[in-house]
Amino acid sequence: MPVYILTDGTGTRAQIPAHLTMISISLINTSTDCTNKVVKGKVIHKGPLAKLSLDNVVLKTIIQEDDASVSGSSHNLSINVFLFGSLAKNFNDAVSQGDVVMASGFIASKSPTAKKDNLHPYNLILSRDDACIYVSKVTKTPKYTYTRLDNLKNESVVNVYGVVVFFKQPFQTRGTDLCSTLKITDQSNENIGCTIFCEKLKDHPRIFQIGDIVRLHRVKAKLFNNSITLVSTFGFSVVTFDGSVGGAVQPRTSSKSFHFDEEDRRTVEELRSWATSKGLRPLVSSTVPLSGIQPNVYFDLTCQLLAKTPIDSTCTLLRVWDGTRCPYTLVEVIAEPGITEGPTSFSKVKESFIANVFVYDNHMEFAKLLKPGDFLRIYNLLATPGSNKVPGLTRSQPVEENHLAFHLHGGTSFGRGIRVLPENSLDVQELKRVFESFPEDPKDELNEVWGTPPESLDGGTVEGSGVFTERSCSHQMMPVTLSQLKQNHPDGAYHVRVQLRSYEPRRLYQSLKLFCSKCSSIQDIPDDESVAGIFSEASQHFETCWSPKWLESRQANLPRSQGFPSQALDVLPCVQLLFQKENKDFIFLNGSTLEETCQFAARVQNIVPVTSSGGHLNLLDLSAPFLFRGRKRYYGCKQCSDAVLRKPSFGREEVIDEKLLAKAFGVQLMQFVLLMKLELQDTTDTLDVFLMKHTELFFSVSAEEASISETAQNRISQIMNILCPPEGSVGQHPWLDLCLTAYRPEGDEGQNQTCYQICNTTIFTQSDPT
DNA sequence: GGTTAGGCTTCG
Repeated sequence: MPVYILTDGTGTRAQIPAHLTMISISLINTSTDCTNKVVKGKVIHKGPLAKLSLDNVVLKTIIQEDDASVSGSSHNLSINVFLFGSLAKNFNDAVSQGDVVMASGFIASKSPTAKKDNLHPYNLILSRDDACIYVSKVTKTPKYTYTRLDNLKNESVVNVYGVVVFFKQPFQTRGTDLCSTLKITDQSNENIGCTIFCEKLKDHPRIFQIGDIVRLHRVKAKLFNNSITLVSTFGFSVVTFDGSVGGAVQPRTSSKSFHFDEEDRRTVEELRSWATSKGLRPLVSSTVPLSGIQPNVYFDLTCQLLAKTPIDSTCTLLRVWDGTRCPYTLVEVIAEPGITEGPTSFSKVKESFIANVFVYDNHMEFAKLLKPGDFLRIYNLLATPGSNKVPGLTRSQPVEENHLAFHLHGGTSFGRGIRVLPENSLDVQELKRVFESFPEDPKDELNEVWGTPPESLDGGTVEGSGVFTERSCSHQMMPVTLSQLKQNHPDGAYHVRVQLRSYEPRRLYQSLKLFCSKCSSIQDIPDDESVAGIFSEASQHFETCWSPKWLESRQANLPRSQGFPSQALDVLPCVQLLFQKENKDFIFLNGSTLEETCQFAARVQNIVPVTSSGGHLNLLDLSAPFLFRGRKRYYGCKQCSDAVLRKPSFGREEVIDEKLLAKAFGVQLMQFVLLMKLELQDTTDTLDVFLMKHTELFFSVSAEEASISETAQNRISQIMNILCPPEGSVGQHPWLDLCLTAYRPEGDEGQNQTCYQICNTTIFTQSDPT
């Protein structure tokens, strides 16, 4: 008494034994010869397994014949079926409501409940040994097939997948519907325009950016202007997916039931990686925060609507913010209380973050549907100076010609339009996070100060905070947000607009390092204590020794500290220099302490400390400076130097300096560098970056100067104090325009880690001459 | 099972 599962899922009789003949349920009665007969019906009810005795169970089910499958009588198509014993158990396990079953080996018996249940007057009893059930498992939705975009035949209705390379948000047509225009592509590299007509917005594709992936069902291929286009047709539906590789495959659709299986997931993921490898997804989205906008450059804005005011018959004002402040002065607008949705005034601080967006013509219809609090993406927005060109209610301002207003002009060119973003989108969550941490107290004096808009508009970056930056790179790029940067991080240059959150080391001397340009090693500058140790070790071994002919030995009898014999110091000028009367410029010093060397250094321009061992003069260990020039000390790289005391040769006109001497003694000179790690933030994310190659440009201070000059050190400390004051919240830190370079550190194969450096950027303070 | 639009910047 088995239950067979049929594999083709269609419920045809191809898989049941040939000796069985199909009989319509409507023809069942007690006089029917049920031998070798089979009935077919859909399970419309499946009762529980009920115990009859210790070793027998019964299960009642109702099956209904599809009247289209049988010609003739159309009544009594639903019949009670009673299954016994193991057949009942197997049926219970294997069959679900909705499955189509075929039954054989039954007998018919009069139904005592026919009047009550209004079903077939007979029941089917399956208790015999030859009783058998064949099950066609229900396939819930039909399987869709998808046509590649290079395989579209004119006038055919197809289903397709594609990567969006162009899109317009739905706009009202002259007809009854809204229209979405998009262009999609797939691995065939065909670009296919799609036109989608639907009356309701919710039925349109939910595309937010280039690179999103759409699945269109029931679109018709039509030839237009010699190109195949796709147009929505009866029963059209669409599902949209984000296009980022590795992200969750989350279908965006309004339909409550739609087919989506493992194969769909795979298709989406394949399109994602294909599109990414083809560079179809823009590395940097066209979305720009208010802090990064540039006048007269079109951009997309992700923001929250705060208030809405009708201006005139062609224009509506949307007051929006995204938690960043636009560096340019914006037009002021008085919102009339009576006609405004949302607040008509905000704290002075918040006001300084608000952009006034004028929305014209066809977009007003959409604006009508918006509510304060909505999160929006406004596509193809333009900021233009000149408040005299702003319609309606602008307040007179002293320098209003330069003040920016945002315009969403009429028309739908370049995808111009507005879209409400769903609450669960990442962009909205980021905005919410920023708004939550936003200082709300309007009496916060500091905020008032930072809220003061800058007065200048001349191209560069300006802030009211006492510092501003200038980029010296030649890149013409829109700034990106840190989250965009982190999502797409190929090597290269980027512009960002950020605040400094923290930095290390906090003490300047810890950021001063020695760098070997040959082996790229970076090391700390030895502290005075360890250098003094090397000198005192060397001076204790002092012996007057044979010196080469090119040196003249002159014993110096200085009063010595620390109980050293007073004669134990050898000043060794070069003979050549003695004759040139330039002996003050360069001496070797044998047996001196660090302290004495520094005293000499105040009077002699170049001092190379030496030590004597085995009757020979040698350079000191390279852990100590190999040269003193005034207050500056120069070090050699231990790894890359092959240091030997040799006779240096001086050209007559040659200046004796660290480079010449390093070369003469085979010392690989180390450079002073300033190395800092800065934690940046904007409204979207934080990012650790290094200040390394261009630190000197950044501070306008040389690292070598910083190693000795208090003025240079103070400048760096002052700048860091302005960028990241020890007191106050990070939100009050000044905004900086920076050029960053992203790169993979050498020797980091396989780690796939990206590092960032600040490059081509200089900080100016208000006291700097400009 | 029908019309609309059929990318390629407003002009305020």
